[in-house]
Parts: sequence; structure tokens; C-alpha cells
Amino acid sequence: MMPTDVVGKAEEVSDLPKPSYLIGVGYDGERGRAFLKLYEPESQRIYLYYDRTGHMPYCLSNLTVEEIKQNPRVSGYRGIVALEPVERYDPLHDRTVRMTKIVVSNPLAVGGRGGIRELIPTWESNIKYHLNYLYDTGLIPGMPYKVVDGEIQPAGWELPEEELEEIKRVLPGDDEEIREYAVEWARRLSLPVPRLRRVALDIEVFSPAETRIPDPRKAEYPVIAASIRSSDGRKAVFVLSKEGPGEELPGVDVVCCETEVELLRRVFEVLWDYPVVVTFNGDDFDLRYLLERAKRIEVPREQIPIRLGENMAGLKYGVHIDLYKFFMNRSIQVYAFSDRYREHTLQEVASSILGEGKVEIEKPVSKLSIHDLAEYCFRDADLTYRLTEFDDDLVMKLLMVLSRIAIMPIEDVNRYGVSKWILSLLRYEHRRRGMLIPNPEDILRMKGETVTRAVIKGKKYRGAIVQQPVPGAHFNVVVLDFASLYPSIIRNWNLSYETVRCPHEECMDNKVPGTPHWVCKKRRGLMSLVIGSLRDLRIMWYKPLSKDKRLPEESRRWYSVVQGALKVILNASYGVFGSDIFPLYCPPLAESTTAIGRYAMTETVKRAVGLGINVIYGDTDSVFLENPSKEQIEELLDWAERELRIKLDVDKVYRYAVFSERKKNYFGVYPDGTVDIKGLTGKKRHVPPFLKKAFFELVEILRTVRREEDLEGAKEKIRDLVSSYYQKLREKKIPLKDLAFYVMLSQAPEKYATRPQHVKAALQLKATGVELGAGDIIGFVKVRGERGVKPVQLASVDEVDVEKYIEHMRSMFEQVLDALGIDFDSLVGKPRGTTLEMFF
DNA sequence: GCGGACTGCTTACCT
DNA sequence: ACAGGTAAGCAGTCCGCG
Repeated sequence: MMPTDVVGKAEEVSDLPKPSYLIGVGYDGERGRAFLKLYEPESQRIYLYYDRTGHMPYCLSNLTVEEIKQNPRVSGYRGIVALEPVERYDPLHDRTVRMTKIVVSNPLAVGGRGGIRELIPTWESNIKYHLNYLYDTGLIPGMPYKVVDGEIQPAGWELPEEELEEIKRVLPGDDEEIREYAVEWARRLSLPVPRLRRVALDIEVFSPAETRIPDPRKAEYPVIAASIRSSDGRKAVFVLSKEGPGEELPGVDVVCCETEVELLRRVFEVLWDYPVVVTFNGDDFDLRYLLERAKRIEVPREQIPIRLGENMAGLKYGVHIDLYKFFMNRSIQVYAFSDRYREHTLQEVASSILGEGKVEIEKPVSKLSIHDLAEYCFRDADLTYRLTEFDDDLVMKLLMVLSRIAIMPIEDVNRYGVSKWILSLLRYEHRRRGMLIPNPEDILRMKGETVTRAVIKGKKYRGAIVQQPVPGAHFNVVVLDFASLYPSIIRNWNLSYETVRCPHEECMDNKVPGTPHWVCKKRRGLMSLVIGSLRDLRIMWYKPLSKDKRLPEESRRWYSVVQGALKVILNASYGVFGSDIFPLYCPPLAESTTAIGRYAMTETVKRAVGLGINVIYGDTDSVFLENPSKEQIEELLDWAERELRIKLDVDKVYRYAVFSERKKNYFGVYPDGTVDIKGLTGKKRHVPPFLKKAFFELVEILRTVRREEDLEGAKEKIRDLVSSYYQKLREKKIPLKDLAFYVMLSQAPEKYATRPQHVKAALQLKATGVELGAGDIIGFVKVRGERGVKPVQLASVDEVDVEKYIEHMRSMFEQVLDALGIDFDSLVGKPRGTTLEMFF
């Protein structure tokens, strides 16, 4: 994965007195050793440190040393360097086991083709070597180190004594082990990260066919422009041209290169210089293309700064961050950026996040003037850079914090999903406790499958409860929710793959409600410890600090990054155990978690009703109470803490909230008049803009309602609203683009088993030569006639199917109106058996 | 041969 | 390639109906 031929600026050190941050880890095949990339913030450069512990790749076997020596399959295996008897704690069986550590000469001898892994049963043979190295040495990526006399050691990790005391004070005291462990984490997470000197890069390649993207594996066509934008103020575009640049680009150096070799040389100089290089899709395009192109036009190998890995493009000197992979990571998308961007292009992501409109180009890049090409190319490098810079370097900070939590270098954090981050963290914790990391089939065999039945066909086990809402407008609604419900359950019920259905007879009476499963009473589960500690830290420490106005802005922002990173991890921490591709997959663990969640919900509703409170709705970890008294709330919160041992909080209060009979569908108005809309069609992204607009006008009317009596007046306004949109529709006054549904293709249009409308439209559009694939958004209009739909680009106003749109409007409005006891048809004065036209 | 009931597919959402 | 639960719209199929 990482370079073996490190040359250029990367200086190897055996002394590095200044604190330097561990940002990269690799394996040097030639020297057979692991190395670290240490970023020193003052000089803003990377130093290399080579392992001096003599650490070697290995895996474990349950055979004895003798048995391995006598085993014909491995006895003659050349890669084996040593066989060492070792002891491990086997969590599945709760006992110590003797195993053999098979030490080998290089990582491929374990996991390569014909490696040990394929010859005999092994444990811990699926872990990438550079991660293995981190786990064994205890080095934490993202943290500062110094090198003294060839030895690497932590530098500047100390937290002020008062801060440590304060943390210990606020963390729950019910479990000393969890608290100690949380404090240890705080030492890592509270320490801020330095700014990373970095450069963003973007290239343009000549292409004879306008719609085709050049293939980086072939690199047939010349690189015609490359732009850079750096954290230290460099803004430049290198353009392939024999003429001058012509008109200037303000603030940007436009450098004309007579030959492509010269252009590449200039780009490579930059790539050799910066410790961090940022791209948008550089793994699959920019860096890959540059490398292949350089080889093709015979740039000497040692001058090329790029090195390809399995699924990434790396650098010999610095580290490469591919923002495409970062922003397309579902967890990042949803939890860190609240689903603010949808599409996959740099333009789209940047315009949503940076809040800027995008600039279209009319011509293919191959036909642009030098000036326009430079401008176009630079804009992408600039946007890429600014995505790392906005909100005070949020993206870089997130990468660094996640790197610390996941015990993974930032290049891996960047490219893997949340399940790999969690897996890495858990493997690390096994290692440092001398615990054997179980193989997936052993967990499954011992723990078995699920026993509950899911509501949804095809799912493996039962999930959360969604309470049937009480329809109507409810005034003074208090919403209570359990803070981090599933992580809290995992913590307090001691859930872990080894503790659920543990091997002890005496634990079998400690049942999980609603299941035949039981939980260990003798040992603290590892998942429970790790997830529980992180939960405590987030809820009791980082989240409150991130909102504490007494702290300086700078600190608050850092705590906010930390709590956000913890949120991403915690949100996925239960789900991974219910995912059959997760190497610690444990169905009864996942199932027990949701079962206890249902128990908590049901008991809470029961208790609320017992206190005389009207419960109007609830979903998974929340209950909606109609006009409860302060005392009732107090009592309920105390009860939850006491009886369920889960923290129940007041999450929000609505002046009033409106529910229909539909679940996951409501809106609430806060005391300050702002509105909270959940699940209603009008806010869904694919809905035509004109319907959305109508919907938000409806919301605007309802926003002003303060008392029951106000609803009458609102009705009048709603009537006007509906009729005005109805007229506009009939009179074809609504532009096509506002009539279009915008739906995302989850795959290439031809691949669908059925032919839904958006796919129909996509196929029509594709026939006109537009390239469409997974992740693209297709805009289509509903039209009269056979096909029913047309891509917005190909439709005309007079073929629009007005009736269909009226039905959509009705359906959308009804979600709110039938909750208020208003009939859509009566609103527009439509008697039974007539059409809307007759009325207007 | 037609229409309603039903199932399944798909997207977008909630927790 | 974290999980399950829900709404909505449409495509496609089944079944009853002289």
C-alpha cells in the first residue's frame, strides 16, 4: 500500500526532538521493515522513522510448534522465520489457550497467494501488516511523537491535572473500569491537531471524444493542464502550450509549458514538496493518470512521486487524501454533514458545503482557450482545497481524530467505511489485552443465529418499535429521548460478542427481555467497555464542552469535532454486529440490543401512562408527551435513570405538533416559531420544486398558529393557497424544471430488474447520447400518453399530465390536512363525484 | 378482457 | 457494504367475473 522506494525529501531520522505527528505508516519491502511518516509542524515537513524493534509479520495457529514442524503442508515453507509458543485469552470460551505464533519474513507469506493462511487454520491472519504494526507497538496515529536516540516515544500528551480531575468527576462512577478507560481516551482526544501543510491538485486531459473520460490505465492522451492550490498560498496552473497565456488570471500563476514532460516535471516538483496532497478522485483518475502518463512518455522512474496501491494512489513522500472517497462515505455524508449534499461531483459537493453556485462550461476542455482552460482547471483545485479548509479545517481535523479513534493512518480512514474503523479499533483493543481475535465462523457457531422475527421481509431480526401516532394537532408537546440508546444498552447490559450467551451455566438466568438470550455476570465484555467508555466521553464530556460558551471559540470547535467523530463511531457501533460481512458479526448481540431497546420503550410508555400522561407518539428511542406537567416529566426522567439505568432527556418542546395516522410523518412548531418537519413528502428531495414551494407556503401558514382557534383562519389561507397552485397548473404557468421529479439512479439504467419511471426517463435521455450511471440524478416530468414520463430536457409544457400533478399535490397536502381534520376536496369545494375543474 | 387486490421494487426518509 | 422500520408510487401478477 505504501511506497518502498522512498526518495527525495523524505529524510530518515534517528533523532527528532520536536513533537511530530504520526500521519502515515507503511511497509518497506526492500528493507523488510515498517516505517512511519512523522509530520513536524514547525518545518511543516515529513520525516521518516524506520522500525527498530525488529517487528515482523506473523499470524497465530492452534497447532503446537512440534505439530507445525511435522505438518507436511507448512514444514518446508520458506517464509517462516520463527515459531514461538504464546498464550492468549480466548474470549469465546473464557479461558487461556496456548497457540503458536508463526513469524514470517514478509507480509505476503501470511496473506499472499499460497501463504500460510491458505495452508493451515490460522487466527489474526487477515490484518494488514501496517495496522498489525500499530496494534503491537501501541503507536496511535494522529498523535505527536519524538525520536530520541533512535527510539520513538510520545511527546506532549500530558493533559493538565485539573482537566483530568474534572473529567473523572463528570464521568459516571458506576463502573471503575469504564471510567479509567474513558480517561485514557480523553488523553488522546483532547489534544488538538496541527494545521497540515497541503496542496490540492487537479488535472485536465485531452480527449478526442467529448463525452468520454480518458482511461487512466491507458493514459493515451496528453495532460493539457494541471492546477494547484495550497495552504501556503500557492495558486498556479501549468498549461501545455507553446504560446503565452494571453489574458491573465487574477491571483493565479499561469505557467505555459512547451512540452508535456516539462508540465509533468513541474507538477511532480509540487508533489515531492508537500506532506499532504489533496485531490477529488485522485485515486482513480488524477494521480493514476499522471503516473501512467509519466511512464508512457518516459519520465525517469525515480522522479515520479506517485506509487499505486491496491485501491489507492499513494505518494512516496507525503500522504494522499482523496476527498471523493471521503465525502462519498455514507457515515460522513449523513452524520458529519447531515445529508447536505447528494450528488457525486466536486461541483455539487462544493456548492452544497461551501454554499456557492457552480459554473458550467459550454465546451469540452479540449476546445477551450488557454485562458479558459486555466480558469476551469484552477477552479477545481481551488474548490478541492477549500473543502479541506472550510469551517476551520474541519475535514482535516475529522480525519486526524478518526485516525486516533480507529488506530488507522489518515489515508486508510479516508478510504475505508465506518465498519472498518470500528473493526480496527476493536482489534487493537484485543491485542493490547492479550485477547485472541476470534474468527468469524467461530463466533457464529458458538452464538448462533437470531431468534426474533423482523417486521420487514428479508431482514434478519426484529428492530425498533414505532408507536402509532395519535392523529391531530397537539399543543405543548414535550419530546423525551434516550441519549445514545443502543450504546447505553451495550454499556449497561454488558453486551459483547463474548458475554451474550457466554459459556457459564450460572449466567443463564440473566436474561435479555423478550429473548432466550442471557448475558455474562462474571466478566466485563470488551464491546461493552469500549463502546460504553466512548459513549460516556461523548455524552458527559465532549458534547457539553462543545456547547460551553465560557470556553474559547478555538477549544469549543475542537471539542465539537471530537464529539462529532465519536457520534459517527457510536451511531454505527451496534449495527456492525448485525452485519454479516463484519468480522465480529454476532446476531444474538445485535438482536439483544434492539430487544432491550424495545423493552425500554415499552416500559417508558407504560410508566408515562401510569403517571397520567398522554403519550401521542414514539419512535425507537423517543416518546412524545402531550402537555405534561413539570412534575410528571421529572418523575419519568428519574424513573428511567433508576429502573432502566438509561439517561432520558428532554430533547425538544413544541408549541404544537401535528400528526396524521402515519408513522415517521409529522411536523412540530417550536416556541420561537421555527418548524421541524419529519418525513413529510413536501420535504423529500425528489419532489418537484413547485410542490415543495406550495408545501412550504402551507407550513408558513401553519407556523403562525398559536391556539386551537387559529386553525379556522389558517384553513381559509390554505384554501387560497391550493386554488392558486391549481390555477397555475391548469394555465401551464409553471416552468418545466419546477415540474420535474429529481430522482437518483442507484445503478446504471440498463441494470434495473424493473422499469420504474425514473429509469424510463433515464433510458430516453441516454438514447440522446447523455452518459448516465449510478449516483446521477435524473429529472423527469409526468406527461400524458403512452410513456407517462419524459426527461425534463426533452419534454414540453403542453404535454404535462396536469391531473397527475394535482393528485401529487393532494397526496402531499393530505399528510398534514387530514391530521387537522381538513378535507382536501372540501377545501377546494369539490362535491363528491365531480372533478376539480368543475369547481374552478 | 378488465379491473381491483395484492406483491415486489425502488427511492427517500426516520431512529 | 453499520442496523431495522415506514411511506409512497408504480410495475407487474393474480384472480374473479357468466
